[in-house]
Amino acid sequence: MNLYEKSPPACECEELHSEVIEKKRGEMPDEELLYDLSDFFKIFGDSTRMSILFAIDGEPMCVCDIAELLGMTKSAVSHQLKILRQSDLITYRKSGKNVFYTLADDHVRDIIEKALEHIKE
Amino acid sequence: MNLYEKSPPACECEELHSEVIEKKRGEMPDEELLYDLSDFFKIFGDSTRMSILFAIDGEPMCVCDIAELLGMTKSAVSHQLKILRQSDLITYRKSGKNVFYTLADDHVRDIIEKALEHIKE
DNA sequence: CAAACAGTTGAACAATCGTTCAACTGAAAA
DNA sequence: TTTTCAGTTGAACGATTGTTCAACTGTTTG
Repeated sequence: MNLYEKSPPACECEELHSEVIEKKRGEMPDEELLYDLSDFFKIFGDSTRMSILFAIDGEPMCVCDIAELLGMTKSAVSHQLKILRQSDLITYRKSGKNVFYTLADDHVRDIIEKALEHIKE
Repeated sequence: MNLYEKSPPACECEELHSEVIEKKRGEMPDEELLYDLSDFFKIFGDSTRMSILFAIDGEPMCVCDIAELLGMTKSAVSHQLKILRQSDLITYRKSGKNVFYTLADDHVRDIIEKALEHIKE
């Protein structure tokens, strides 16, 4: 299924600006890229995950400590850590019974910084 | 309600690293900022909204044209445009029966650019 | 080896979210 | 003024998502 190849009737409009539509049609990114992009942002779109990212910034933290800091259960934290792990936003290091998590790289900080710029206006 | 002021028991752990927890507790951002941040990213976390942002980048488009381009109903597009409007990500200009939407500023492009950097790795 | 504990996992539930549908508003054309 | 059409809106529905709960893995300690 392709969103842009004028598939279904969908819009019953009289198509006032078909030149614009055709021009834009050629400029739209691949559908897969749109999914990748929105999936990426979806990770940041939850306040729990956002607080975990802030928590493990700088110094690594184990699951129990994160749970205690945020007032959550280990299970809930672990579920969210899994999502963050699968998105390559965080890394972990096992040490005995503990697992220490921290930010994967500076990308996360950069992106949050950009968002803060927009919010503070 | 404050997430960080060691409110409920929540985590039944033996608190191995309470020094770390106390240190982080002092460094965590306001709860409200976390909500603002995650709410902001939530906007980008939907492929429909993402495709609308790409569509109205550069040249303004009216609702019907966007609907036609993306193969959606006017109603669905309008609902999403409302969300984007309320987040100050887009602006609109009325012209007769049409309403033309476009990106509000360069922040949107900047943030998507940063996300692309991370994805392409 | 057995007990204790950090962490993970899957199912179930409630809440949130996007789309559809139908009714509506308002501007332009007849 | 009446009709037409672009766009908006609220309610309802289905899908997705985050948390809870209970069971589980694996490492350490007794």
